[in-house]
Amino acid sequence: MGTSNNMDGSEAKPIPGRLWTQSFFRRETREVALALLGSHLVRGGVALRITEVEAYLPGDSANHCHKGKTSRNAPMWGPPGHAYVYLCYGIHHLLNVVTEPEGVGAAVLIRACEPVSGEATIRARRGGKRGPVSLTGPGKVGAALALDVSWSHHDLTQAGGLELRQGQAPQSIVRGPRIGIDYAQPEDRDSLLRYAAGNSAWVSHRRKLRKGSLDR
DNA sequence: ACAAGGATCCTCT
DNA sequence: GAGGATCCTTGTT
Repeated sequence: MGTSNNMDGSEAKPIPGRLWTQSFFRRETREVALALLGSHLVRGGVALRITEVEAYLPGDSANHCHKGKTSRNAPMWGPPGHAYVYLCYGIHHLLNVVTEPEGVGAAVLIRACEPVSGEATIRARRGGKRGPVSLTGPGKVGAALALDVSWSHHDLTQAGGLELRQGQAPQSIVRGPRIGIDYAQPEDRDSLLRYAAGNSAWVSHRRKLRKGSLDR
């Protein structure tokens, strides 16, 4: 309280930088998840700064790959740096970034973003909803970028289409349990694999987040 | 060919 | 805090 934050517009907005290369994503998934905070998703005139992510690890019972390879989760087993987009609850398109070497089924779910540019376009894509533009939740991120399942397999390291660009890392990071995975084993359900920028207002389920050292 | 359930969001109370 | 929307993916018959 008392200090300006990036919710009231008093801070200069960051500018999307260079594209990440594939080696950035060919690492342990938690490392990639942490490093993605502050990076930018860019599609045309819309740019979003990533503020919240979740890691889905190999051997993790919350991971869509837990029961093996299917046509839906195939991108997760493919080259790192590609997109895995799927339809959730028949309504929402959720964006994941594939991690680890090819042959390993793992990814990072993008849960929340701060709008950097293209707010008029974002507002229009949300279907004319009133109120402030809010991208706190993975379904809202997918809607802001106008994603659908045809973007699954898309290479995020290539210019054009949907891109993932470098940005400024947050000053602090908080973590908590992942959201909406009650079907998972207790140890996976409770593991602290959700990461968020500690100084950002653009975060979902803030109540469940906490400070603490990050397991690496 | 069928049935179940889901990495969510919005609108109520 | 609770419940409905809405339809694809998956595993089973």
